[in-house]
Amino acid sequence: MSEFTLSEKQKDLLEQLGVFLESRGWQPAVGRILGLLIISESEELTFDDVRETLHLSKSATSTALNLLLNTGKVEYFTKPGDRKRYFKVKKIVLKDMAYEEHKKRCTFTNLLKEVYAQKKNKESAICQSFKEALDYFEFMNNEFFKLFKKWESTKKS
Amino acid sequence: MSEFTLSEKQKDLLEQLGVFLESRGWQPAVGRILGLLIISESEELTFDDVRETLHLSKSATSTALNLLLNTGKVEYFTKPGDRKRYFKVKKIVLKDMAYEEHKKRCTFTNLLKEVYAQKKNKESAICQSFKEALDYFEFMNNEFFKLFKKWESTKKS
DNA sequence: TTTTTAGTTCTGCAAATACAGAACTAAAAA
DNA sequence: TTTTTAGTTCTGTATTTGCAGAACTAAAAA
Repeated sequence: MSEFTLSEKQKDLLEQLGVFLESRGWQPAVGRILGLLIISESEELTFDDVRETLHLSKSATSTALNLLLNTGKVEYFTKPGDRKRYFKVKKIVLKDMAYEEHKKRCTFTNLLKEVYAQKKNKESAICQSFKEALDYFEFMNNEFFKLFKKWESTKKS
Repeated sequence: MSEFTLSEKQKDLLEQLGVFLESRGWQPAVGRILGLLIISESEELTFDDVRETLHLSKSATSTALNLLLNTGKVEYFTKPGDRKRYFKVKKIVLKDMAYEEHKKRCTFTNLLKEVYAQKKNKESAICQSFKEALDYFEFMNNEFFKLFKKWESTKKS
């Protein structure tokens, strides 16, 4: 029985994070685990910390943690003379998620370009506003990388 | 029996669009209908055009179209002496979606701020990299808004 | 050597989802 | 007045999802 608990505020934030992560395609339990690892005060949690705090079964905990490991969101380490695994979120997890969203937007934009390309009557009102939105998307995607660079430089100075 | 058909290329694009829309939380049939209205060459489609092209039941078609109407993605008009409804995507649908994504990112960023706020040991390594990512998110959100303004102005000139 | 620990993997099921089909409605046509 | 058109709404169900529980495994401890 591990002694790990969450404050009410933390529980509330965890739930909100979980719902958000679900909306990005993670299953509930996976989202809760990732959320827990992000929110919890202690940097690393054991398998049983996670299982007991979230009231999950061993199988659900195991499967979800391994999914998070395989997708690079989480890592673990062990302590000498201790067979338990200590799980923690990877540092890059948030930026990673942002980048994945960006890539998804680019893919979507390219899809829209194809849709536009196959339109026969490009002078129609609907097609013109479509083109306008498409240009906007491309503009935004291109600016994203510039922003990234800008951020990197302001961080250094 | 309506005479409306899609090319193979259009079918392929429709499927890709549908899958993307599903990943953004729309149900399959809704995503396919929205995709169809975006892709189809003719600007407006009738209830039966949609139903037959996508092989949907009347109930599914009706429910999905009404959902799209209620969420402002689609509109319809009628023709004098014709009781059919003619459905078309709203012009703003793509920019709308982009804006909704942006709002969602802002909400998420605020949630992360709350998470950071309740951290007790803000000097820990994990907390510092968290803060870094958070600052990056805020920076990006602000810049995105500026970009939007920039885009609007270049469009006018 | 047996037992315990720390999980993993497989099987099954409860709940949610997403749609079909049938029954229905309201307006227009015959 | 009856029938047809153009849907809508309700009910049932096949499919999918997400997880629990049980059986299993491999290493360490007793």
